[in-house]
Amino acid sequence: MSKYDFSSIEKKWQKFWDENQTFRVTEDESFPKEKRRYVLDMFPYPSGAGLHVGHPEGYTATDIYCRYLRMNGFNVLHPMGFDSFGLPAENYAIKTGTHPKVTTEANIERFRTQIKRLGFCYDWSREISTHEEEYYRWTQWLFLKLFEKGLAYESDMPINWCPDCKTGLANEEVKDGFCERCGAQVTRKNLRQWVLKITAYAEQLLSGLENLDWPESVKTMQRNWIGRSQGANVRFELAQGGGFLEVYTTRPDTLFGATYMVIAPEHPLTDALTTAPQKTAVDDYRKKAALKSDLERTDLAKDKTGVFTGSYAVNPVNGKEIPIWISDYILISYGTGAIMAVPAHDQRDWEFAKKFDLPMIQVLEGGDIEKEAFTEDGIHINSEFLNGLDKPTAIEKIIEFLEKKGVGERTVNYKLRDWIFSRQRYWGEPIPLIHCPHCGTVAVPENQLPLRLPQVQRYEPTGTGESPLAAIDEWVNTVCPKCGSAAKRETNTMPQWAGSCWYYLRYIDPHNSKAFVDPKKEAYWMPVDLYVGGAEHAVLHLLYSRFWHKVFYDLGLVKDSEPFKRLINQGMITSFAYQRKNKTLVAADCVEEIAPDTYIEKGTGEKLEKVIAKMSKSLKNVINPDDIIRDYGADSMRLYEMFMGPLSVSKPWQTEGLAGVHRFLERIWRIAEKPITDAVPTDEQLKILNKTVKKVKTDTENLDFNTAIAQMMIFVNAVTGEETVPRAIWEPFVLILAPYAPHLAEELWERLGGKPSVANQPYPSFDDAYTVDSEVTLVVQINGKVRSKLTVPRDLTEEEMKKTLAADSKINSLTEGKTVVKTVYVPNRIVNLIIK
RNA sequence: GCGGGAAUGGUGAAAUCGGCAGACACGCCGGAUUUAGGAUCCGGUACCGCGAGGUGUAAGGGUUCAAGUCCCUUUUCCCGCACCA
Repeated sequence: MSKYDFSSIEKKWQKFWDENQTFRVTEDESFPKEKRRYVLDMFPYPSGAGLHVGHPEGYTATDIYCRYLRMNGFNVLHPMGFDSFGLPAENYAIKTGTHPKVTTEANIERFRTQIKRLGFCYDWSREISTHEEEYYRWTQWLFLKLFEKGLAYESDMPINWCPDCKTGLANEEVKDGFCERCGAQVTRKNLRQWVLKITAYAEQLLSGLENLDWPESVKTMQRNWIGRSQGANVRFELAQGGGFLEVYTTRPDTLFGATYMVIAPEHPLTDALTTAPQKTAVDDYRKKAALKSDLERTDLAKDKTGVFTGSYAVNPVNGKEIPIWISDYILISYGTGAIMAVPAHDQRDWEFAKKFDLPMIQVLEGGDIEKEAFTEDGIHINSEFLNGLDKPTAIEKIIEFLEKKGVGERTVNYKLRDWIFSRQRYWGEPIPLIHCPHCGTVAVPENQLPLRLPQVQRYEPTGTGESPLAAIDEWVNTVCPKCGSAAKRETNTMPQWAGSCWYYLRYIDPHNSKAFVDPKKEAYWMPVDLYVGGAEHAVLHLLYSRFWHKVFYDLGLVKDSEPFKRLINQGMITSFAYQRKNKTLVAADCVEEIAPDTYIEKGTGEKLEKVIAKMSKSLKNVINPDDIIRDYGADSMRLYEMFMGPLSVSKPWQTEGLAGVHRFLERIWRIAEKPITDAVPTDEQLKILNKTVKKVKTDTENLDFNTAIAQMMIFVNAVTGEETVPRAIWEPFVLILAPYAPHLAEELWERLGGKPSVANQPYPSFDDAYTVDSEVTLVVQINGKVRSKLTVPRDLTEEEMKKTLAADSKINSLTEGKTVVKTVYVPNRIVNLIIK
């Protein structure tokens, strides 16, 4: 009896798939459109740490699904590649002087090896990496399409600046005021930037979400991020004359309650509005505001601050003059950077008014404005022609009034900001633009793409807001493609997200040197039918790539307005950690288990609580996939990650649980060692087989892999005691196992005399004659409590059921002397007798 | 504060429509086999109770013949956003 030698089995079949290009896919037109699928994984950033156990979770899920689809006659595009531009490689280069390309390509090599060890059915002939010239050539080309369409513009603006990464960041890359990547506190810095006009697509990005089969949470996050709001712009005439101060408000109906105005410290009218006696105070305030970090400025707990400009504006509805203040609770980046303050009905204005003793006018009935602002709906008062109206009606009426008077109009605002697209770093796509003193900004001609990243001596960011590329004179100095005069290259690079904005299109036609994708092939595969990846990209990659795709759509480059039809976020794989009383965590190697489930900290002896925590190097609870594959095999690893629980929830890793699925595979191996006979299977065997095929098929289709595996275990437990196994039940089982444990299944298929690959075999069918039992358990309840369980023929009529019950001594003894007042009968499930 | 999601044994979890709560595993207990077991096979394992039986899906209330599932209130946890006028 041979041992389940997973290690050599897995090597053997991985070699076979590679050499035979088993998973090579072409645009075979004989597959009708409904038999084509594009199943995509989020490609990894090839970090120096190697593959994490979180990667294989999503990859295994899509792999099982793709193998299943292939066996069911689908043509499936399932590619893999690498998102290979990015900061870690560059930071490593700064430390060691090794070129990022060298590090990155070594990491890619390692990632590819690790991924291949898991036996995924990727078509490796389509592999791409975003840092390769043949790839970023088209990233640059697509950027130029945006540029030509007027969607890329240069702007000198205060942006998020990470002092550690020494580069500007997009709003989406700032988390709670800290750099998403390195954790340093983000400051503001005025910098010349390339910005993409994502706001031009705000409405489309919002409405496009409607028809996407995406998790509600991701859609909601994108909706909130886009942040559409409806209101009105209102212009207040300056009392001093010479112009207007325009504000945005969602509550124009409260205009009669406006008792002062506030502008952001960065507002362009600040100087014009500041009167001589107020100048020192205003300048002081502005200086202080500029020094504050975003975190300090947006700290909700802090007191409102502000300063009076000395100027007044005229309320257009009643001619009253109201003072104009400056405060940093007004953001220059939203609306018009100025507001009308209605302290009676807005909590922030209320706090400001209380602090500076400004008047309040209540214009809605309700609440107690002495205690807090009343922000709900109500009947308008003190509002002349709005009196007696509710909020929606009053809003309509006041907008009509403002528009007629020409001092305001209905306005829609978005929180979404344009996308700051340049990075002052080396390891990214050079922005293919040239600054000419005569012609302005000129695109690098298409035939000069790719604009290659030049070699540099130092990767160190300058920190002055210039990229390391700026130091290479021979690269920077060039000639204008239009007029031929001396000109300078743009030295900023693109952000990490650029390459991932369109990689799913390149997989379709990865070696095309004439176009970024052949439109025929694009039409064949797109859109992506299923996209699986982590939730962390909800407002980053997933928003950016939708934006680019919509631009491509408008340019006629692609045929769909959305790239990803269905999205699933895999849950995070967590681990356990040990927690002290004060909620701090202890690294795993400092913990001792003194009794089952009782843990103490070595040294201090403090009792610790076992809790679920993210895997982290510092907690020493990181699981390395290589170790797992070495000790248990890739099939065990795959199966365990799918068996842990539903794909989309986060689950803690337990190596003992993995031993369980490994035992399951060993049991399969031992069954295969028994004589496989041509005997006719028993009815019982046919029943369990057909039920298993049915359950595994539907569960796999629905991506419910955990319950599919449970069903396969039930099958194996049922046949494991047999001396011999009929081929007629074993062969179909091997086939349904194949998507889950492909290496073992190939081996068993070969032993059955099948021709490899098992991946090309048709999926087994099932016969409902065997999946439906002729006898069922009928639960008998009396007054809602289970009192008996009877085995009865299927689809028993109510008459027959009553006869059966009448013959049952237990039921009789319980109902004796009582009246059955009601009988609820659900055939094949339950009967409930209500007795008195 | 706003928005999204969740809460089921010692653990991971399962439970089409409202119809036997805890499938399948892990762990634990017992048995068989074995020189041995961290191997294998068989059995047990929600809780209370010797038992009949009772209780039980975060807490409380409701609808229903029947609720983990539907409705209301509350609590806790995770995630996202947050002075967005």
